[in-house]
Amino acid sequence: MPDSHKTSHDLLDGHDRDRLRLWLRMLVCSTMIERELRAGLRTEFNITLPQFDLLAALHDAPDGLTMTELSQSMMVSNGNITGVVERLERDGDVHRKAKPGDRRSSVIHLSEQGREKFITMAREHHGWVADMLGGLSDTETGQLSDLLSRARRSVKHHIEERD
Amino acid sequence: MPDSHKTSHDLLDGHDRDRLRLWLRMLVCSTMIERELRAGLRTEFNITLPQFDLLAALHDAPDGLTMTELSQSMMVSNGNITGVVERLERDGDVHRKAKPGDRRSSVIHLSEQGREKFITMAREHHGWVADMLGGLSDTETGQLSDLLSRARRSVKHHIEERD
DNA sequence: GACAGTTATTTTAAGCTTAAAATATATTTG
DNA sequence: CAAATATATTTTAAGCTTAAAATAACTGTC
Repeated sequence: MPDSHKTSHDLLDGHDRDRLRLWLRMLVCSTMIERELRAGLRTEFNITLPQFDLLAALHDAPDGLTMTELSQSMMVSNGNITGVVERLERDGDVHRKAKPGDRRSSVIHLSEQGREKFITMAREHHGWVADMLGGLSDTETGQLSDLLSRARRSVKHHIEERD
Repeated sequence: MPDSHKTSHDLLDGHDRDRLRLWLRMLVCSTMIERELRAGLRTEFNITLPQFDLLAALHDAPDGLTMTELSQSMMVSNGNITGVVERLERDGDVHRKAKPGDRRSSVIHLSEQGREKFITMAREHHGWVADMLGGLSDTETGQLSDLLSRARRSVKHHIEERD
């Protein structure tokens, strides 16, 4: 049988194939959830998921965060944050304050409007997540959470070892 | 304690909080894997993940796929596919053929170059996935796969019910 | 205090993504 | 057959994403 009549999974032995299948399932699952959250935030609140995530990071940091701290917390590149903060500032949801003692940095804070908006949105957002995963029992939720934590450790370990 | 001193998780009851934590873990895990795959494909083969995914879809469909079939298979919008196919065609990895009997559609095929390139890349790609998840035992891999499948059903069910 | 190296942020170029509008072609229906 | 409707695709506008280059400001060290 020539390669062209195989599925790309057939290039693997059994164990690898199981792990590839696991990855594909994780991807499908998180893609579905993310798409739904994105759609909900857009239609209900006219906001994007990255903007919501940035507000969440600020909400959990009452003293504000610098651009670099934001980029680390959100696991995205530093150049990325610039644009997202710009749009949130334009909409009046965040403020930039000069950082005393370092003229390179500024500290980003939630505005009062942004804080109120976020609390309303977060309640809905968290509810959507709970509803989507509501078909899992408490036991299954715990097991899945635990296994994902192990998976994260495996991935992290492998990545750090290659450096 | 005012809302501003709470984390947004505190807006939830216990069960909802567990499911939110589950979602955050899934997101972190899939984001880490995806970033690593993206980086590998870029540095080793100078190709993007969406382009790789599109080649994979074509590889598993020897008779080619229309733009609409591609967009469904990849779970992205139809307008999206246009650009990805354009760039792959520019690089000589895919061809478009007129679809007999329907002048609106064209069918996208892998070129010979694209097919060879994909097989090489897929081997590496699948190996990276297996390595990253190699810290999980076979049993854990199976359990996680199974639980993700249940999670997918829960999400899908909830989404379809709201329509 | 000048120079070298480091850190914080923005800019740039390329590509991805979506929803909505626009085109073009097919199909159905009166 | 003509009009209405549906389908396949592309275009558009807005925003996200990255890596790499460019700025700007800080922190040594000589």
